[in-house]
Formats: sequence, structure tokens, C-alpha cells
Amino acid sequence: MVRPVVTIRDVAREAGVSVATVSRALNGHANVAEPVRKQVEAVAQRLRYSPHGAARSLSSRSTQTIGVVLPDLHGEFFSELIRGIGAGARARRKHMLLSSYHGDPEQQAAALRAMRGRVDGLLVMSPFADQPGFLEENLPPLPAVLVNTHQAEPAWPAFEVDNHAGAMAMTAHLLALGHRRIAFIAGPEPNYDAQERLRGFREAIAAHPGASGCEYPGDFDEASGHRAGQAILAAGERPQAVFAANDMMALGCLYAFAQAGVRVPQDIALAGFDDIPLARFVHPSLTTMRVSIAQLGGRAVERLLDQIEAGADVAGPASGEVADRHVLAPELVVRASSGGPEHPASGTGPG
Amino acid sequence: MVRPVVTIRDVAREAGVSVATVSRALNGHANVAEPVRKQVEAVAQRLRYSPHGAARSLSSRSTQTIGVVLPDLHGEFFSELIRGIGAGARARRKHMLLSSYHGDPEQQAAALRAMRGRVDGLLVMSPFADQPGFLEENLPPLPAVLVNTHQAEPAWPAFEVDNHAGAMAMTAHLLALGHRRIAFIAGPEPNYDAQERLRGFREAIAAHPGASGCEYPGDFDEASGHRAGQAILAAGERPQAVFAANDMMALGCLYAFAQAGVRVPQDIALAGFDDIPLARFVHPSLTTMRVSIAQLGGRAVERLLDQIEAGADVAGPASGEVADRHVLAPELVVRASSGGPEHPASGTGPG
DNA sequence: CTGAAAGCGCTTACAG
DNA sequence: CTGAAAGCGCTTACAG
Repeated sequence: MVRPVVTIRDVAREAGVSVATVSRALNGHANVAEPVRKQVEAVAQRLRYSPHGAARSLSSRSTQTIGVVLPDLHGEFFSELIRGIGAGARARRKHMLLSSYHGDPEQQAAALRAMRGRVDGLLVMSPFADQPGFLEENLPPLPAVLVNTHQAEPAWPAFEVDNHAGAMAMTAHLLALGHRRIAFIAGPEPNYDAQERLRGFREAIAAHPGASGCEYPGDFDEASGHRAGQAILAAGERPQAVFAANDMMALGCLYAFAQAGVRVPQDIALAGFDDIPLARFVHPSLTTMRVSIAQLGGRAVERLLDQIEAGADVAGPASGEVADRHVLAPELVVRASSGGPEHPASGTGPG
Repeated sequence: MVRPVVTIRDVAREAGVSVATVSRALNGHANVAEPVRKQVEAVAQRLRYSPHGAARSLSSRSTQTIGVVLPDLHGEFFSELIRGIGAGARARRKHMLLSSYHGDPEQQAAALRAMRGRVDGLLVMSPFADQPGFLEENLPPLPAVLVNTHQAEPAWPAFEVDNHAGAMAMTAHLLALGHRRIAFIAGPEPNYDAQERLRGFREAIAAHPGASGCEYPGDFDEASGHRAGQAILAAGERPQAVFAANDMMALGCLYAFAQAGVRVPQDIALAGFDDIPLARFVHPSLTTMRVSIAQLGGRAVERLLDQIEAGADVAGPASGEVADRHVLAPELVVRASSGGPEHPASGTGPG
């Protein structure tokens, strides 16, 4: 059962040709006589030869691999992102080297540097990218595309969700339904997505005469949404609608309302953000902004592979150039919780 | 902004030593004079040197990477698996090369072979492993551990969920609650997990005098669960309990019952399998078997890394040896839908 | 403790 | 169309 390790030299010897010819034959180069190619392929197959990845990468200066460096692997967001990147990579026949780290910049720096010589380009999500010099100092000299990452200077191509526009759209939806006093349950303050959603809410409220908003703190989990829901009910003048900065908080809030006997949407409208799978299953089903994270990953990997194929090999653009930035607009999904006219395809319940 | 590519030779030249000394200094070998080491480290840092992965792998015959080959990336199962593997790999400072393919054996064969020279070992989930010779012919000569994969001969170490025991446990739970006529909604026939769950159900029913089971087809999605639920209600003698082979089908069934005005658990008890996140959010919350897929992945990667460190370098065991097989027992999670005494921590709703 | 040299397994100009 | 040779960027016996 011990399989011998077979190299290109074994194939060459067995086929009676040079290793150069084996290499050319197996890599589909044109300048190989057809009978020779057949012969080499037959021998390679018989010996179950497959080329050594590191050797091939070293000599060809190409790894056929993209590196993906993420802050975490936990939760819907990352699994969708990985799925989208994986699909995009496979479509272009690339491998995917996945690295996650926890918390501190040191670890991410190490993860980034370890990619040199292993990948042809990088997809990076970094909470430290707005720290001046962080990426400049730690990205290997390779093409890189940022995902959902806020850079101080737009030095790298970037793909992100348009949280600001999404929050404005949702607020506009609630306003269009006639609600004027709207509560906002905010996400964690240091979080850039949270900041953008809050900004969108504020802007939409400010732009609408007669509308007023009040804000409650939260940190993107159910429990904080639950607390905010209780606080909203306890406050003086009850808002007509609540917009939670993500779905998990909206669910917590929904639960608080249910406990208090407050009906959604009859007594108060409710909306979230993200369209997590749960959103359509809860009762009432949740109006939310749908964000296609898999698509975000897929488009980012396409952009990266295009750049790699174009032969770019530097980390960061030439000086003075501004990197392209791609924002994906989330889509309003109206369900029962906001009391608006539901889109038939977004209906509640399985079956 | 164009960063020059710096190699070990640049560091050596700059530090005034040989490349051998740089290599030893940076890799923490003992036989380097302390001042020399300091000097080399300073230069490496100043030049932002990081070693070239492929070159290092080729000469050291070690990639510090494990390969993960999966049939798909879609859904809770794979994201949890990847998360568990990723955490395990990071804990042991290994990289993770992730490859997914769709459908056919050819594609998986290619994915497996492409791993040679890129990884030190493989974690493989393969629907084709019971096809004689498939793994033998396509696994590179590396240590490999199988995950949730049914092999005809137990030639490789394997980690899997004990679906049979889990289904028996759930059936026993329903029987213990006094239910005697129990319906089972089966998964897709070719699926090995589905087969094992069905086998566990049958065995538990057969072992219990006075109990009777009837079976309905399904294919692990909501819609088939919904159809089965309708069929169950339409049939002559209504069962006292329904056990769906997975949670998604249980949810579909629950929805059919709700539409028909049949109350769960008062009129009929219901249980699922998997403990997907939705299970605790639906109403009534769903009794199910919890399967820790992340743990499955984590343990598999540990087993693989142990084998790699032990210096094994062959695909498959020595002839005559039987590979170890690890089954992870799922855990019964009693919630409202079965009408049993609920565990306090498993309660319904957020907050 | 240090360096010169061989070698890891490929690819790719360069000749022919 | 084919082969001999150089080289990719490291690591590691081997001498000293």
C-alpha cells in the first residue's frame, strides 16, 4: 500500500524522453510531437504521476492559488463569503488558501506575510486597514483586493456592501408607510458597517420634514436587541417603527415586543438588515435589507484574478493612482413585520 | 509603492553573512551566535523579508499546510466543518488549502491529485469513497483522514457522526413519552446519513414491543417535509409522533400541521435531527439531535496533524492494518415540539 | 558557529 | 520538435 513518490524524472525515464519534454507534453505546449505526447501521457497515467505543487510554483512563479485572509470564520457572513469566493475560484480553476486569525494586528500581519510564495494574489478583510501603514507593511508584494474593509486611503481595490444606501432605503420604506417617529437600534460603535448604517438612518430622517428619529445602543446580537426593545417600550412617546441595524437585534426586539404583548406590525413596525435565513421564518416575518455576501466574494475574486492575469504584481497601485471601489447595493425585502405590501416571493414559512 | 521582492540572498548580503546562516537564524536553529542572529533579524525586519513559501516547501519537504477537499461549500454543515477545521489548523499553526468541487468523481479526483506538493496531509469528504479504488488511485501519497465519508473497506482513519445511534436515541425519546405509532420522514435514499438514520429508527421500533413505525419518503428539504406532513395527516390512522430525518423536513412538516390546524405537540409530537440554528426559533421549538460538526472537523484535523508529526507519509495504512474510526454521538435536545420535559438551556426564543 | 555546495522537482529560455 | 542546462528560493548535510 506504500505508494512510491513519482517525479517527472520517473516519467521521463519510463517514456524514454527528457524531463523537458515531459513537462511540455503534460502542460499542453504546442511544440511536442503528437505520438510523443500520447506516450508521455500514457506513462504519466500509468505511474499515477501528478506534478509537485511547490516545485511547479517555484519554477513557474505561479501558484494557481489565491489567498484569503479573514478575521474570523464564525457565522453566516463568513460562510457565505467563503462560499462565494470558493465558487469564483473554482470557476477559474484556482485553489484557495484560507487563513483566519483572531483579534490582534500581529496575528493578521503574520497571516498576510506567510502568504508570500504560496499564492498569486490576496483577498483580504482587515479591521486594521485604517491603521496607517498596516497593509503597506504587511501585504506581500502581490495583487490584493479588499473585502468589507475600510481603508483610510483608497489604495487597494475594494468591494463592500453599501450600508449607507441600504439604511437610507430602509428608512425611506418606513417613512413611505407613513411612520414618522422611528427608533434606530444601532450596532457596536467601532464597527464600520454599524457606523454607515447609522449614518444612513440619520441622513434619511434629516431629509424628511416631520420625521424624527431616536437611537438606542446595541451590539449586533439578540440580547442587545431585546434590551433595546424593552427600552423602547419603556420610553415616553412610543415610536411607530423600529429599524434595527441588523436582523439579530431585530429578532431580539421582536421577542421583547411579544413578551410585552405589543403586536408587530399593528402596534409597531419593525425592520432589520442582512436578511439572515431566520428572517423569513420568524413570526411575523421580518422586513429587511438583503445583502448578497456570496456575490460580494465572487465579484472580489473575479477582480483579483483579472488583475493577476493582467500581470500586475505589486502591492498597491502606482503612486497617485486611486484604486477602484465597488459598492454592492443591498435590496429591500418587504415582509410582514413592517406592515408594507409584501412581495409574494418573500413570503413567510416553509413549504 | 512598488515593493521590491526581497529574497534570502538580499538579507544575507545586507547582513554580511551566508544565506545558510540567515536561514538558520530566522528558523531558530540553536547553532547561531546570538549577535549574528540579532543582526540577521534586524536586517530581515528592515527589508520586510518573508520567506518564499514554495521554495521553503520544496527544500524542506514540508508545507505547513493541510488540504481540505469537500464536495460542496453550501450550507450550515460545510461552514461549521470549515470553521472547526480552521480553528484546529490555526491552533497548530497550519495553513489550510480548501478545495471544493461539484458532483462528479473526475472533478474530485483532480482536486485530490492537485494537492500533491502543496500540503502535508489531507482531510477528505468524498461521496465516492465506497467506489472501489477511488481513493487508492487518487489520493496523493500523503496522510489522509476522512470526514463523514463511507468507505467500503476501512482503509483510512475516519471521523463521522453516529447517525444510527442518534436516530435510535430520538426514537427511544419519543417512545419514552408514551408514543407508540411513530411516523418517520426519511432522507434521500442514496445518502448514507439518511440510510443510517432510517436504520436507527427501524431498529429502535423493532426493539420496542407494541411500537409501530411507518415511513414517508423525503429528500432533506423543507418541501419534502411539507409533503410528508400532508401525507401523514391524510393517512388512515394518525401517528402520535413524527420523527423527521433532519430539521429542515421537520420544519416543512410543522408548517403542514399548522396549515391543517393540527397542534404540536398536543395533537402530534414532532422531532428532527441536526439542531440547525432555526430549530430553537420556530414555534413550537423543535426537539432534535444536536450534531457538533465543528467538533467533528476539529478532531479530524487533530488526528491528521498527529499523524503528520509522527512522520507517516503514505496514503493508506500498511496492509492488514485497520484504520481507526471515530464516531461522534449526537446529543438529544428536548424542546417543545416533542412534548417532553424541556431542558431549561434549550428554551425557545431569543433574548 | 559558519559557509560552500548540493539538492528539492519542476519550467523555460537557449541551442540545435 | 527535442534535450542539456540553468534557475526558481530556499534548507540541510558536510566540512571546517
